[in-house]
Amino acid sequence: MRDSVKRLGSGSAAHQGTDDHCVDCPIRERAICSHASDDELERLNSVKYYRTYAPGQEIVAAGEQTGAIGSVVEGVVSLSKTMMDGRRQMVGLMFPSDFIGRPNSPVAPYDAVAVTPVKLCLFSRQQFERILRETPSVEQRLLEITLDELDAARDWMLLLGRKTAREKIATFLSILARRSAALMAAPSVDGLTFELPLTREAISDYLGLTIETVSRQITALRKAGVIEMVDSRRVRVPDFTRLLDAAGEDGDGGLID
Amino acid sequence: MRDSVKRLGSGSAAHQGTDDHCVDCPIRERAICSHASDDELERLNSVKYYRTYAPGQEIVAAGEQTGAIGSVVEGVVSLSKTMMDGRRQMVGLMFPSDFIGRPNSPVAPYDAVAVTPVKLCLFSRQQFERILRETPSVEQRLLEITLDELDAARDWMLLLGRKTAREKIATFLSILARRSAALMAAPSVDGLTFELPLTREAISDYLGLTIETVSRQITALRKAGVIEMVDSRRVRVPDFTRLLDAAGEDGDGGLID
DNA sequence: CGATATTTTGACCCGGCTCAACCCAAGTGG
DNA sequence: CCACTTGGGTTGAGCCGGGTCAAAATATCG
Repeated sequence: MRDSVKRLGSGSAAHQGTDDHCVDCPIRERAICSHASDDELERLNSVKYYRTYAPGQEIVAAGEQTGAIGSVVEGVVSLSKTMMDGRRQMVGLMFPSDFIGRPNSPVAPYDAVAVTPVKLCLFSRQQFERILRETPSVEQRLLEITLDELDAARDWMLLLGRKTAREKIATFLSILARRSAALMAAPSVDGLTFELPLTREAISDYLGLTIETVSRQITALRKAGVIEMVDSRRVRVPDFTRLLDAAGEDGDGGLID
Repeated sequence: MRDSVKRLGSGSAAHQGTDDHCVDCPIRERAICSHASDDELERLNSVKYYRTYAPGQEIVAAGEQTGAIGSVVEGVVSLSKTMMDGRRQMVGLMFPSDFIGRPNSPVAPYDAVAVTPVKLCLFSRQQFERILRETPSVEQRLLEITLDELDAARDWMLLLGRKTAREKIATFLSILARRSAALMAAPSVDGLTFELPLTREAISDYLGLTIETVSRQITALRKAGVIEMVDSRRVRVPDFTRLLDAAGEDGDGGLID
């Protein structure tokens, strides 16, 4: 089953340097390089390379040795764990500027799969580890990113352990809504429309539900008027407050930051 | 309700330097200081201070500003999130050498509570942030620790999202069993006895269950012969493999490292 | 336009939650 | 010393949210 998926090497690789320079990178301001000086950036630039992946394509498999680590430049990547009997849980959803792979540990603890067309900015592990040691600004930024990731994982633990199916769906939608609102010029949080980057199956893996329950609860939120579906992949949120309410979050403080 | 708990300031504080020197610290080899040179250690030593907490005592509350961060030296600390309606999920269980508090972010995202008598090794946030910037070995180690924490959180996400009540209990027990075995001289993983540091209620918060289900599943594992209870807080594991099996983990690779 | 995913809907069932009682050990005070 | 309280733990009865199984309805794609 694992072999049916295209593997790492088949991503189309680009040679170093021929792609865009870091200075023009869309994630320049938020990724591990965001605190880097010009000199440091130049060094990163000279050893980085890009690789792209098609939707559904496996990037690394759990337990596998990986020689490269790096940042998501474009697209969405899922990280997930699978039990022997096939039960699967997504443990992270990585967006542009998020970092994939663990320094100082060559074996990947989970599967990474492209869920949309993906472009990664990669470094060989060895080179990256040297850069980490010699470039405090990169290490600092990586620490911040990792701490953010940890906070997100812990929020997700609350969702997985204690929220109802409907709250899970509403929380998931509210996160996507907020993310898409943040990327837009006018932060008109009302009447917001955005796209679901995941299939129902991937959503169920993320939320610890079954695909049927995901479908039913989306329908229920739609019938309750909390969301509108322009098609099965596009969602409109007429009133963000109502969505947050359905998500079981408190309306002002707490998880809104 | 929050005020009924004794607060941070009431932990008994010790003045700097009068306590044990870092060199004799029980977590010297695993905490943030484990890579520090003698000079660096001396610097840490001069600004650290200890504080102790009684079981059940709150260390920090979610949403609260904290001026200090540091490591667990002795005891067990729980980190948990609570929803408006009182549903609670533990998001971390911190043992000696684990690090509590987030640099560069003064507001705590979750409650931290001592579950046993606890001793923390603390630094003022400002001082610690300066040390971080100026002491790469500490920052490096903190990054490693945070990455470990992230991996643990993701393992927990699989448990919360996909495991049955019985598997959750068995997983929890196997983690405690392994931890206690690791601390012992002879790693005789069979016939191992260890103590539950948590009440049934705390266990249910950790596993995303109710206290009744925790009790029932412990009974079920006992009746199935997977574990023996010497009293309600002491567990004996006659065959570790059977426990792992009940936990739904694969018997050799995977989570055993 | 078939053919193969993906999504939705329906009927049924069961694991874990709820509510409630009970047990037991450790105080506490008269 | 005994009555009473208190906090943790166990056990039982019943219910319901979400899983399972099955099939229909809709995309998506050679």
